[in-house]
Amino acid sequence: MNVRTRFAPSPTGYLHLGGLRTALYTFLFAKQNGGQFILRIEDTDQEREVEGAVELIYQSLRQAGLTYDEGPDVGGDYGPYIQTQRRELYLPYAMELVKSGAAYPCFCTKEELQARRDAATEKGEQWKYDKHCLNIPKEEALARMAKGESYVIRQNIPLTGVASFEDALYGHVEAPCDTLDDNVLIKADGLPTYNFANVIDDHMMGITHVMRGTEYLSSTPKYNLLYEAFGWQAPIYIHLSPVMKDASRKLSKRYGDPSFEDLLAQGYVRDAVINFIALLGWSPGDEREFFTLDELIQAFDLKGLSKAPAIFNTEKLVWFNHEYISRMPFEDYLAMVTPWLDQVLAGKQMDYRRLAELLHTRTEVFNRVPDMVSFLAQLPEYDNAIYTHKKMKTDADISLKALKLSRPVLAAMEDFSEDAVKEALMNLAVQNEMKTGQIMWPVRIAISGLQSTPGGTTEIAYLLGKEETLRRMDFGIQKLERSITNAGTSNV
RNA sequence: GGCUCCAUGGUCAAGCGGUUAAGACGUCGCCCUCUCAAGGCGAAAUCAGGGGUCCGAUUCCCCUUGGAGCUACCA
Repeated sequence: MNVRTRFAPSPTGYLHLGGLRTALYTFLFAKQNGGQFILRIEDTDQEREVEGAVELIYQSLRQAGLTYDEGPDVGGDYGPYIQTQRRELYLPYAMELVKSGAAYPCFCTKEELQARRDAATEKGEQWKYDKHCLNIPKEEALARMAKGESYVIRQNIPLTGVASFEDALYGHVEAPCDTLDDNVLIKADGLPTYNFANVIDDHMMGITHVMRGTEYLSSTPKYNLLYEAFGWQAPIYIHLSPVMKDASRKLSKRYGDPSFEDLLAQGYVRDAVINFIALLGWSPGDEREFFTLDELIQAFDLKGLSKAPAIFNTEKLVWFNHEYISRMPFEDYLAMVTPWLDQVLAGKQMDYRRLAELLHTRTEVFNRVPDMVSFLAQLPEYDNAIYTHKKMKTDADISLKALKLSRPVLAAMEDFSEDAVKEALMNLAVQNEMKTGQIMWPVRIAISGLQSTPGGTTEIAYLLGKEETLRRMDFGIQKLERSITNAGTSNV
């Protein structure tokens, strides 16, 4: 069988992570089977359409590496791939159903329906379309349509029996017909609803496997009724559980949950996001967890799909991102980190290459880089308390001593390289019978103002350069002297 | 409310009648170390509850509970 799958988003905004995952799985399945992956735009709800959203979808899929074989902007033999451009295709099919009795025109206005719905709700009853217009003789109905009266076409769901389908993941799913509503197939504006368009288009486009979210699970039995009415073979269905933000909330645009684009902008790398997303709701069955897109195509298997919703866990994404960043070639890293360094270091004289070396394995997400290096641009305000460190065996007095000893040594150096600085400070410790840390820690605090920094004392000293290093040490010495003096007087 | 679906640690999850119930993230120790990170070693932590079926249930069935989806001229 030539497998054909499709990703069919509505252009209502950016592509969110759940949508991206659906697209990914759909793509993987098609590619694994040597089939086609198709993009179709479902824009039949004109009111919800967001301008520019279609382009955003193209862009996201491209950035994600999910290239589609057919679609609005790449063409194909089954076009058009935008539903509004197919609008005239649907009515004839609907009329075919009207003819056979599987559907019927309805002239009830929205207001009338609302009134009846409200009345039912008031009585505490559940409302479902009452088949009011099914009673209109077909000739009369056709005549009213021809006259130009506004109408919709509804699916005629049987009053009894059950509708069902087989899902590749969920198995047999069925629903009693009497709980199903006579859905609108063709709206008053002539456009089809999703309920109808998905069936017509999937059939016309030769889609063999439909992968989509579980929000369609309970309405798919109805779609199968349509396939049966047409005498068409229904595709194989694979419904996908949703991606959740937490236990009870789906990831959604509405609450500002990040889109794929947002994540990239924040400094997550593409492959890490894809890798992470792939494993959210799918397991390869073995212990591998790093996959390229090609490896995913090989490894993907419907059997590994999870039926339960998966919670989007940022910590794991961060971990993946860190791993991907650490593993990327240094030159690539340097190129990627440079704009983030520029945010706080632009204009400074700074060895970006050396700084990037220090940052490379410490970068979890690029947007955290500016905060990590801003101390190089400007010495942060700090409390003398951080000079005291139990493991380093330092306190204010020792720190002051260390700074005073180090200052002239560093000042006298011509070669201010890391190695030279390191050797000088280590020797100083030995000569004064101090622990290495008793020199290193105070100096690093003085020149960084931070308890933890990317790189140690010598790297920071080198990056700052001799002049700035000495200036910060002088400041540190004064700061320490002041507080020690104050402490002394107040104790007397 | 009705209908549909789901349920293994905090999170992602393996498991598919007999296991010491994998692994990963995270958390917590220890080691390494001029800080942090990385790295090494180790630890705590899961079968929602109750009934069945069976020699034997995490695994099969039912109920309860919890969660999600649908219930639009939205998708």
